[in-house]
Amino acid sequence: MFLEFKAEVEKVLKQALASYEYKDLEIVESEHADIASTVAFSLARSYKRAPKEIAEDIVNHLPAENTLISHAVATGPYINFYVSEFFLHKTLQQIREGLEPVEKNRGKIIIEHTSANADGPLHIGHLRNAIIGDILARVLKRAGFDVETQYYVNDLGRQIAVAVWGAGRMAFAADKKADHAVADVYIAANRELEEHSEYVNAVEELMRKYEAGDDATVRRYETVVNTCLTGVKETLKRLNIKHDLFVLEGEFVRSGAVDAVVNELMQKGDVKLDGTALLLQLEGIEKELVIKRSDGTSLYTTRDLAYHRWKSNRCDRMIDVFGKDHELVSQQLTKALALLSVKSPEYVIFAFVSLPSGSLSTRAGRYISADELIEKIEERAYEEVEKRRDDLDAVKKPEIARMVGIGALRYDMVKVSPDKHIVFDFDDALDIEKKGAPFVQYSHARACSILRAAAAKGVLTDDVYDLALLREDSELELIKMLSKFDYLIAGVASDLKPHRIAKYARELAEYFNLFYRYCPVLNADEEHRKARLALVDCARVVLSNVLDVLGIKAPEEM
RNA sequence: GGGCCCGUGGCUUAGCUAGGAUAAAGCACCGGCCUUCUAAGCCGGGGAUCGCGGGUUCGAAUCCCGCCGGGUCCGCCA
Repeated sequence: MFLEFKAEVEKVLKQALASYEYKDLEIVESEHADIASTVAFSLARSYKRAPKEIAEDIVNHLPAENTLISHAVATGPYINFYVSEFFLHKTLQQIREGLEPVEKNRGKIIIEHTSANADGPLHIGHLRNAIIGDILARVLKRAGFDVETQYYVNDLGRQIAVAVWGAGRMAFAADKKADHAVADVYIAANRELEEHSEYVNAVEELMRKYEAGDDATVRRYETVVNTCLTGVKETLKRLNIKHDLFVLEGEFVRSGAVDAVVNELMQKGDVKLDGTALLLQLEGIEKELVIKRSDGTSLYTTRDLAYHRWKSNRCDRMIDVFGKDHELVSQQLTKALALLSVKSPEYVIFAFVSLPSGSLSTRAGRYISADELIEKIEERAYEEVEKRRDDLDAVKKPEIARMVGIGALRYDMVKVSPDKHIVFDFDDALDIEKKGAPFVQYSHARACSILRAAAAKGVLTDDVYDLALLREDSELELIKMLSKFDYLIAGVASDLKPHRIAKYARELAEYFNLFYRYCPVLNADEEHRKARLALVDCARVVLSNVLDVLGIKAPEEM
């Protein structure tokens, strides 16, 4: 609803500024008003008048009657706008009718995220990728896009060849989760290769045979990749993350799509021969990009070109969630795709997660697996539930612990800007009390609790109510906060900054808690009770929606 | 060496793209609030030369230049 308020402010401000020349309306969010404009400052310069005077003049030229705006005031040089009663009313009404996207059918977006190598379990670094990607997918869906999520499976890299080679020498441990069993073999194989360089040839032969499509080799690869992915999918499921499609790199080599890309680049790009290898010179990038190895096999970047060309034909926009290490690659990708007349993907690049002891590495066995973290955080959450809610039964306790644990984990990973490097601290990650997610979940549970008690008393929440009775600051502020949900979704859908959702969720919960503290609902007189119950219901709906966007479950009690 | 990113109370961060009103939160610390809808909550308090130095501007955490500290990339790896 806030989007519509802002649109109206823009409209009337433009009218009031008809006699002025201005570049921008300079509409800003402000703590002194529901929305404000600072345009008087810049007009002051060109018109050589005091900003205060100009602000007053503009306010005098605003239309007297508006729908969503109650009034506007010039406070010194600032022009402050305030929402109307009708705005508050419409906000609650819209929420009760269901939070539908303002715009629909905005086109198809394919978002690629996670895409961890199939050589072991997901670790905490992959988690950041997966959670950012998953939340963006949820935001874009709500913003009215048709979204498909893809996991790009690297089955052609040297890493996988090493794992396949290792699997030929030792079996996967049967008593371990599949992806962990693959990691054990992969780590052991790496160690062996370091000690015995004569085995390296065997690995390279596997790579050549796989690309050539040798049946027996393909089957060996498939076993390793599928084994690992089975485990990875289990982990993702626990985190409430689902991919619509798993796409194997190898398919693009065997279908001839990679060769087609190489041939086309030879015609359209600045390609030169270095021995038998092919190098592509890209504009603005000093280093040439190798598009074909001397031995004729393909490289990651070339396969990625074929993958993106394929994707581009299936959607209107492509979004790739990448770690910071892929930044140069993404620039090369964009430039090479331009040569092929393929639209560029949009990149969401996040800085790394490292351990206090240094960077993460599956090969060196230096990582914390997502499974281990999930396990421990759910245990911690369970202890917390036991401590606080001993009255709950044996089914509910672990259920709530799972919601709280996973919620805390997801919230933690998304709350900081993707630009920020994270040094992972296990103790800190497990400190449930400090987390943002339980705070938001708790507010939701409180709202549900009031509604349950009301239902038990036979008070219906869809009773007709008089909005004019909601006059307390905490009530008005809460409604305004609720109105900003659509504004937030629209904003994040365009700037792709998912941490803003986490911030909003926390603030919304805070406003609800204040309302809860200052405005008794069930013990209020009948008319106030009806109006406040409607507000509680709206708060519950938005809290549950914002949690859903974060991929966090909203418990009805905790 | 070059490119990109980060540097905000003791700790973790928001704000920076489009410069504006006393720099905003959480954690930690100190002090209050459970006979009223869940205290995973609420209220109050102390604590910041926004890395450093210049510049632009009526106005800079925000824009520009330089420096310092951290991260990351610069593979016929992925």
